Amino acid sequence: MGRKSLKEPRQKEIIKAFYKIVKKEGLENASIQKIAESIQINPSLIMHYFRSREHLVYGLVEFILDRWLHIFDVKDAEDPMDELRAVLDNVFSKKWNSLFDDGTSYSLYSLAFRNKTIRQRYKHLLDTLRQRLAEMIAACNKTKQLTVKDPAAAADIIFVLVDGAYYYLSLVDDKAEYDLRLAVYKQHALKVLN
Amino acid sequence: MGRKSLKEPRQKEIIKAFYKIVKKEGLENASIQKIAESIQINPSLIMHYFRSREHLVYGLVEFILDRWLHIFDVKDAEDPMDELRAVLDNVFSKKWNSLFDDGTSYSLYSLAFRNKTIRQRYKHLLDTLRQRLAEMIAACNKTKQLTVKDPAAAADIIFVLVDGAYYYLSLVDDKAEYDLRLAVYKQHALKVLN
DNA sequence: AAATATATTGAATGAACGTTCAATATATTT
DNA sequence: AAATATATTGAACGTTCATTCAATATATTT
Repeated sequence: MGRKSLKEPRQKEIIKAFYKIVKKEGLENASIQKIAESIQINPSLIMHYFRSREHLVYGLVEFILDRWLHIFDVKDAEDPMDELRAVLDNVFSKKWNSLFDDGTSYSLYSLAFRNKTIRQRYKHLLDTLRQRLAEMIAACNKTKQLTVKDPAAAADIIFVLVDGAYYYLSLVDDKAEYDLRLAVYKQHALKVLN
Repeated sequence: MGRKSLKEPRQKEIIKAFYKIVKKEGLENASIQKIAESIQINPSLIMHYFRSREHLVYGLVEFILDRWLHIFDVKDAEDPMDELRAVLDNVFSKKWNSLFDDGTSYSLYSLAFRNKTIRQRYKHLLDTLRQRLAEMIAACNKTKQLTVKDPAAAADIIFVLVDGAYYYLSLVDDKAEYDLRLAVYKQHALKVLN
């Protein structure tokens, strides 16, 4: 009995508004009041759906971490090598920048060092990413299209390259230089597979 | 005439206190008042030496960025190869963790995406690091101890590996696993030089 | 229509924030 | 000792913050 719960859609709406403000003004300047104002609701409503600002941040972390998994969103192909190539294309491409705001990413990541919950979430995600890539490499081994001795180690190095690549690239303004470097880093990642 | 300026030592003292609080409580929770309290001075004194909190943050950025250059602090050797090895030892070693607090590093880095001054400082530093490493590699080429075709590209990749390595490693709690992975990443960096 | 669970508002709280300004203290020079 | 530049304090400012609580509104069920 009683009114239907709007919890899920409202929470998502609030988190998206939160994210928008974090992108523009930074995590430390994204206040409950600003979020409420931006979607024209009462600040108390945010406290109603998230118990505290801390939990709101948890929501944003979940929202961002879920996006990482989108790099595995590729067409199902019969050839596992095609799928692997598509994933690497996703990782070393502009899709990245459309998925992630760099400032937000590093802000949230920095929280992992003072907050156990966030730390565990991040660790789990990074491990999941590596594991899924390793499985794809192993699948290519099975079809003899690749002969990678240690798929897990290879996947690990590739993600190290990815993380390191974007750390520097996020400061590169020149588009041509950006593309060139990204291509070089991708080449290096591919070399790991041979 | 008049009293001698204490500007430099006082500023450094304040920045160090700032850093200490940032490490423990996070950049967003490190307030002027807390800093002042921790070294038992008046908050106004901090405003006297830094015009605003913004400038205080700039000071911390400089402080942290300067530390990076310490990875090149190695014994002068006649053999350039020895020096290069020593630098790589520094980069892939525990020295890293004594120099940098990960949470602070990523917090400050995230500011680069909303603040042009900080962005330029970071870009300049990362380029300087790469350039200096490239010079060391070139020196080894000259003595025929190395035959790296493109020292700049090699230095770039090595730092990509470093940045990416610590991104993941900073979440690894198990000491043995940490050491093992670090060794693997170092091996990969060395491979770039052959 | 009465009951009820959830949605939403609005006012109020106290705490903490960065910043200001004038006043005082302390060195150093003339 | 007078002059002066810098160091340091202390009080006060208005603003913004997260959070609380009670009150009201709106669906949905019985």
